[in-house]
Amino acid sequence: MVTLKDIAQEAGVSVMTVSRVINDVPSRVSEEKRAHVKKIIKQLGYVPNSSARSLSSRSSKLVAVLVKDDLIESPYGSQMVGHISPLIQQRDYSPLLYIVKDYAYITKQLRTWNVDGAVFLGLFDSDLTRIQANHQIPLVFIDSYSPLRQLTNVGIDDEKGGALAADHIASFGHTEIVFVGHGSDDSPVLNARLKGFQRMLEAKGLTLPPERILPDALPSVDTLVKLCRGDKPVTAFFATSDYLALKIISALRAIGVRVPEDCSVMGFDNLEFGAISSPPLTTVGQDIKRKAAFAADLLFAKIENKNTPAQNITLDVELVKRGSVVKPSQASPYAP
Amino acid sequence: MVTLKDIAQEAGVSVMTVSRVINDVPSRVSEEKRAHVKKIIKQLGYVPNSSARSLSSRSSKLVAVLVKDDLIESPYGSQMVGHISPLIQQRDYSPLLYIVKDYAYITKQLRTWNVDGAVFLGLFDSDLTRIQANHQIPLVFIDSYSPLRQLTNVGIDDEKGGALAADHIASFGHTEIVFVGHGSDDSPVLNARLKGFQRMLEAKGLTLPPERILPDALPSVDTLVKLCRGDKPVTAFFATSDYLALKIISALRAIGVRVPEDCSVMGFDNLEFGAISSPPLTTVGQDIKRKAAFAADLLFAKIENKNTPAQNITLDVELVKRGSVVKPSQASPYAP
DNA sequence: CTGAAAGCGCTTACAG
DNA sequence: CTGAAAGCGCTTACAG
Repeated sequence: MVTLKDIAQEAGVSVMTVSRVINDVPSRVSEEKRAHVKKIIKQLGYVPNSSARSLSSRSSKLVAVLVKDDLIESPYGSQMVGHISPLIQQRDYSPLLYIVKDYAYITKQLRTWNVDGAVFLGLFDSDLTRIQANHQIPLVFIDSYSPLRQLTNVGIDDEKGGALAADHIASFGHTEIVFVGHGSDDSPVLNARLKGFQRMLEAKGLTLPPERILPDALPSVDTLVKLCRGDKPVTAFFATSDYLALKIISALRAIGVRVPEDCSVMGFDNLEFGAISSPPLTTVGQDIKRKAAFAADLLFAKIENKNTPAQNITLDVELVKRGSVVKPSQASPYAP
Repeated sequence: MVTLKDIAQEAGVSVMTVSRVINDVPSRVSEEKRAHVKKIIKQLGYVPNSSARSLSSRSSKLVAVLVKDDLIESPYGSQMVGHISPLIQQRDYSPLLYIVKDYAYITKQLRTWNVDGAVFLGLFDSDLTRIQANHQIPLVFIDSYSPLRQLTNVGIDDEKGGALAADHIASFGHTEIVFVGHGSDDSPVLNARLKGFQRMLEAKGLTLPPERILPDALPSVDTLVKLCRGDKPVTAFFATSDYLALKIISALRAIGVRVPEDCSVMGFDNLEFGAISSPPLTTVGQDIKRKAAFAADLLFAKIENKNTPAQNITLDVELVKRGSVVKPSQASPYAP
């Protein structure tokens, strides 16, 4: 392994001079020496040892990307990771990817590697106060709804998204509607979507009874059958992710319910898979790439200047009209 | 920041004793001292500094996951990352995720962090000789077709996959078939699928003319129209990924070709999205999770014992029959 | 512009 | 079982 010392010897200068050349420090080295040293660095294929640098400088050039374990399996989560990593690398930092379950693990990894910053993806709201208290480094959250004031976060207007969906579905004349995908208590993202959805429905004189609010999972065949063939057959589903919406469409078809003829289905996210499915999925669109870009921007702004104030950015969402939401059929096979 | 020294002082022992407690070295510390030190470590919330350990021990407990840039956008690539990361973390290593374009970047990151091993995902075949020559650490490739003998690799039987697809499609009586997704010259994975596909077609007395072998991208509307409405209208497409297959189905529908009534489409991978699409996608299945597990196993076997021989594992593929490949319609609207 | 010294927080190697 | 010394490869801080 080639070290600073080797370069220094070879170039006939001190290690400090080499170090300064490598780090492009302003207290300039004479152009002559600089060029000479650079040549030798290249010649010997020298690569600085990051551990050594990290140890002495207390800056690791490492950014942790922490993803809640249940999220990495979703297309949304994996796309987010795919978008964020390159943005970290572009800035000459290295992304440490952790799929995490519990808080203790987070703290340990952040500390042990002395990371310069971290991006949190998924639901860490319950641990958030502790996380912020225990780490002085720049932290950026994505989709957090923590009430903490001093929080740097990038999210979207989930409530508006829910309202957009309700408005769109109701505008076709649907009255028997199901919401699929409320989270558990600690999932404010999904609950915000539900809130917006309910609010808009009520504003239109419609109600969403509790038995038509389903959790964030594919409903059982039983449940689906009951909903679609009951007294008042359901004519529209709103799912809080495209992924879930697509699964619902598939499940509905399996029990003989046609989409969109017999039943409309709407999603959330605007993933590519929705656009190329049949029927093309009507959805609430969010810009994942933009979200990732903001997260990276906020993080590095704080890394470069610790005094950057906490910012909570809320990106807009948009209605993406496609083919999976249509007028309820007058003569549904399940109607009386 | 709490250091070894702090713990040592607090416990009234030397730093070496603390170090030994932390690393559970066999030259045991007396149970009494061990317990005492552990208590203080917990009390003070001590977390070892990985940079320092890496610097002095020459083992970083870091594993690089290197993904070719074009792959991270595909569901296959992001799923693979999602599966591999936890397997690295489970072994108490940290995954450094790099989305990479070129070889120089790889070498630099591997060296600078002194990683203990690396997993390569995607096409690095052209750089592979150099990569192996320049790094003495354990390296595991996924889907590599390098002729290098001493290579640890996990792949699948791509040729068999292609053959399976051809056999299945031909068994329905299709004769006008298109292959979509041959790679550029440096994509042996896709070319192996093509080879198997062609071989089986020929064995069945069918031929695949060059103009019916399309690259790994969604064909233009023009191309699609020509293929489906030409002299001998195409009745079946085989795409080398589910993702591409789904896009083709969508594009075909956009020009009025029904799937599967007018035209069959088959994919490769067996991603969940194919299973829930309409019609459910017939495909060649591979077990991504298993592939990831093998990659991790091979990597850590080599990390734990440098003498572990190079292994090239080829996993099997299977035909997954669903609804997107059917008999060619006798009266296609495009037939004369 | 340039360099000698000290130190970052650990582990290795040696000694007892 | 236990510890004092040296060193991993850098940077910080000081001096000139």
